[in-house]
Amino acid sequence: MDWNLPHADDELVKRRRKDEKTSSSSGPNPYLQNHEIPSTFGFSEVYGFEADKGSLGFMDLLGLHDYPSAPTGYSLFDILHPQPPPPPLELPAVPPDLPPTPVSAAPESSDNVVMNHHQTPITANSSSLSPSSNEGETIRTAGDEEVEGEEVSINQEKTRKQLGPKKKNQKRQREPRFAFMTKSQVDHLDDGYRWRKYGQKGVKNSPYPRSYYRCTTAGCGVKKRVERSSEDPSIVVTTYEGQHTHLTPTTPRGSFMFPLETAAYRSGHGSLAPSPATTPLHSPQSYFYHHQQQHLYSPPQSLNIISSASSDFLGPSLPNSSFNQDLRLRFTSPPPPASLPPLSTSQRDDGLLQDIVPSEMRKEANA
DNA sequence: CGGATTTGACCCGCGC
DNA sequence: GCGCGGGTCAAATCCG
Repeated sequence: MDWNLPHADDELVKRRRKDEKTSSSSGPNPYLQNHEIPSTFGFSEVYGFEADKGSLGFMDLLGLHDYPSAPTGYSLFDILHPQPPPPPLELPAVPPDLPPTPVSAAPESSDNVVMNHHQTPITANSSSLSPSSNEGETIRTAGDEEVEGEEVSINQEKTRKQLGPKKKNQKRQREPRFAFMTKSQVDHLDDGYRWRKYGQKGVKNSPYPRSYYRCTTAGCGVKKRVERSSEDPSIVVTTYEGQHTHLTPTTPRGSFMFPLETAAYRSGHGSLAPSPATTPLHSPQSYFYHHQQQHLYSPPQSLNIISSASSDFLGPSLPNSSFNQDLRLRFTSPPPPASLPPLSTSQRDDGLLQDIVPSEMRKEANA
């Protein structure tokens, strides 16, 4: 690797970086305005929920924290992807601690998009959900090739660059992805897991960069990308890729464990392992329409959810459940912050957003 | 001092 | 084949 350091400019660099950081926390940097977020002004308020003072996690905001913390908790993912029981030990990538408002259809059948129509920024460090998970060995399948590839490069002291192309003929397979939009000033939403940022790239046609994070837990290859909508900077698009193979490192206050099956995030591969104790109990299907086309879920007005999941991503509808009902209950009360019109595919190129979020939706979300 | 972040370079897939 | 853009790597740097 040719890393030519600007020796003479080190100081300048440092200064520059410091300045950037400084400004990011208080400056007008449109991309980094995640600080100073009124934790009290949150989703809860907006949607009429009783907010827990301080930082609230997604689940907290959902007002579901009093759900039984079953041995096997469930993440939003579970909710979104209720499916037939998969093999144990597969954890769903956990969504951020914000109410999801599903969105558009993802280009890749395995991509799910959820739009969080929520105005509130929550504290960046708000601990939130406790995803469901079961510790143990991970059973990976089909969609895990990418992870393998990474491990390969890691194990081999040399980088790919040095070694040359890997798996030439093997088209690199991506893990199923799940994306959702969140209206928040916080860029990196705390979902209870620990992430390490490993890259940042500018996004074509967008003034905002896209950040790449990887779960810091050893053996967990879950990644997530975070970027802001170029049209509406207040909207953060988070895309999860892969499944956690562990429990959340943090056991946030009010952590919420969905009594749902952990099948979540079982993507179209249907290969993702399910969690043990995961008996499909509830299904918020009514909140998440799935299909190949975009679906607009209008109902819980305060929480417009649109899922773009492919039919095989989301499992078949499961029997209604108290959970489901509860959700509905909680989400329907307050008036819709913004009603979302039927979605239609956008042709605009907005980087990742383009892939997962219809421009109209983005616009609306901004309303 | 160790973990997290930054950031330019490199790899790779895809469209033309 | 080439260029572009997304994604990843890893040394340097920051920070608690």
